Amino acid sequence: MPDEIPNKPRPEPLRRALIAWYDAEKRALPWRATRDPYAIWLSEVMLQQTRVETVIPYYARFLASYPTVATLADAPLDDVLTMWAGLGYYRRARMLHATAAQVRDDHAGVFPDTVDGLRGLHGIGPYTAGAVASIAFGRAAALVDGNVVRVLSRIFAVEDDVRGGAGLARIWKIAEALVPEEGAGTWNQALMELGATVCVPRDPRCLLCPASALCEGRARGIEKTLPKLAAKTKPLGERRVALVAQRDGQVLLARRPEAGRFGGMWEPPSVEIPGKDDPDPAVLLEGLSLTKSDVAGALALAGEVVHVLSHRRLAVAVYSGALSARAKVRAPAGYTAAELVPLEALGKRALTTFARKVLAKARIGVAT
DNA sequence: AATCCGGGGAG
DNA sequence: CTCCCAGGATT
Repeated sequence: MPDEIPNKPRPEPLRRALIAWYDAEKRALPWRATRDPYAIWLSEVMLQQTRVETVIPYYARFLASYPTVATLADAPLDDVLTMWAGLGYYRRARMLHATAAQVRDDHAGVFPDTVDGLRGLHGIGPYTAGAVASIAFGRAAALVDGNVVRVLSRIFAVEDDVRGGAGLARIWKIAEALVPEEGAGTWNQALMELGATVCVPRDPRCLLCPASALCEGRARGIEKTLPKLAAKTKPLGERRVALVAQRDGQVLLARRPEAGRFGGMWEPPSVEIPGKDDPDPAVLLEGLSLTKSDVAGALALAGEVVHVLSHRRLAVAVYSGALSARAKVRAPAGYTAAELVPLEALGKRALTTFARKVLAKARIGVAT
């Protein structure tokens, strides 16, 4: 039976090589200029499944508006979602807000400083707990993200499927065996930095890698075949019809339930089209619990929007029209609220990128 | 263990 | 077009 943890390379030379490289080559990222646990936690949540370049402007705006965990906890959720709009995975923003209140109410406003303590907070899983514990608090905690999976599977020539299960557990074991007692935060960031800038997914830049001489994957000539990742399932098609209804320079927006896709975000309301039916304005109104008298005149087909999510490919026929003067503004079926929003105020609303695409199809731009 | 949950950049 | 990104929650 093979060892669970490969014995090559040895930890000490690898740590020395990577940390020396990191000290010399690391990027100057905003969250590397602070040791405030709140700021580091915020950056780590924003960085979940999200690229560094995407996060940077959001991080700056967010910290400017909510400089402390207390200011975030006291803010209305809708404002937090507005600040998050466009970043995706909106549950992160809801949990961020909930955790801020949790820190205020259950932890006297002070972040837990251990992995176990951090794991008790909303939206903090194995990765984020290890990141905050090591980077903000100097704890000797390991972490595994997509970068670490790639770097360690190559350096230790791990040929298992590391998407999950035993293969991923093996990467965690290696990461835990490598974490130094002192400087764990620096070590973890060095590992991730290498994956982000040198040990990249396609065509790794081994000639620039401080660990190339120690890399077992490269020694075996299999570095480009790693990591081995089971294929993901393709997004399922979903057909919808959306309504962009205007009245007096305002547009009807509805708020989605907080659970599920786009939770808590605002959008022109839409309904799913079952089966292979054609997009139909009558089905649209009925699905939203509206009547013909809610609309002045006929609805016009403005076009189709295609928007791809992790597990769904949305194809939406967009109808535009005028909301009648006597139509009452109330939450359509499937939504929790509705409002008529002035067109010039759309930039200050919690709109998903999908919602912006639907509005754009009806020739409504969102000034930012 | 499988699914759900955004959006965008790179090749 | 495909892949994947400083993942976590839910079932």
